Amino acid sequence: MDQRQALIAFGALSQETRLRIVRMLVVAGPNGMAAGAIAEQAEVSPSNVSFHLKELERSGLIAQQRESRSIIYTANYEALGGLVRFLMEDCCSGHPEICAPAAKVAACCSPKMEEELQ
Amino acid sequence: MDQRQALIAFGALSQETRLRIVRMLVVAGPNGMAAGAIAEQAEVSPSNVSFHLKELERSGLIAQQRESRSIIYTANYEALGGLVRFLMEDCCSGHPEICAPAAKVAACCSPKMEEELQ
DNA sequence: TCAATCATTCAAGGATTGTTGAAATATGGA
DNA sequence: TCCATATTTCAACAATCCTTGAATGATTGA
Repeated sequence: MDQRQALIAFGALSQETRLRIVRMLVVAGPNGMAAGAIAEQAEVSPSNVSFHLKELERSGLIAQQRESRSIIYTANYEALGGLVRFLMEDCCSGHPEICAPAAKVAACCSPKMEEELQ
Repeated sequence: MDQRQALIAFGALSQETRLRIVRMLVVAGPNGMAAGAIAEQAEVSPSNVSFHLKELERSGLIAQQRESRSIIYTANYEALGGLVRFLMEDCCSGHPEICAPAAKVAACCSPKMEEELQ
């Protein structure tokens, strides 16, 4: 994730509807959700959800693929991880203490790490 | 860091000048930088830097304090860490694999953790 | 008090972003 | 082919954000 992409991704996440969509897609997992289902759950109009999905796709945080009549959107885990990493590297490079609290959260992904931080 | 603050913080970081300022302040450390010095290093006008500093302060990512004629700005490490955490918790809750790459970066803050991840 | 310095505020204008509803496109089944 | 479904695109308008330069406010030293 380079700075240009990070700027776009931060902008993408700075809008309430879009943040909600990303959260929904992360929870939905690899199967993703159809545009219509996203619109319904997010309680916005089809054309409005389309507008926001386009912006999210531009940011790289989500991806789309057609499946019959529906268009299925999925969270891009790699991009999301890349954004976390971008933010942490900025911070850690200057002052590691910023990352310390975040490290605790990261620990959930690595059982051995979790012991380490007790 | 609640969602409302996160939205504002993402918006704050989605602008090139502001992202540059945050990076400068993180590197500057606890001593911070005066508004004039920030303007000079970021190559923007005083009134423009003031506009962006205000937005960053509203987001909670930086703080100010007057020192004689200067106003000194410093990065708010806690808020930055909180934002990283917000992003990670969103991700991890759904799918831990997102955090795995970020965990590697987090490791820099904990030598023991670093071994663990070789 | 006066002038100099450092910074913010304000108003105006341009640029970008978000919302809406109508029209267009793509797909699959009758 | 014709229709229904799923979604996007478009144009218009509103709202927000960014930039600029001039005016204002705060602090210090002469």
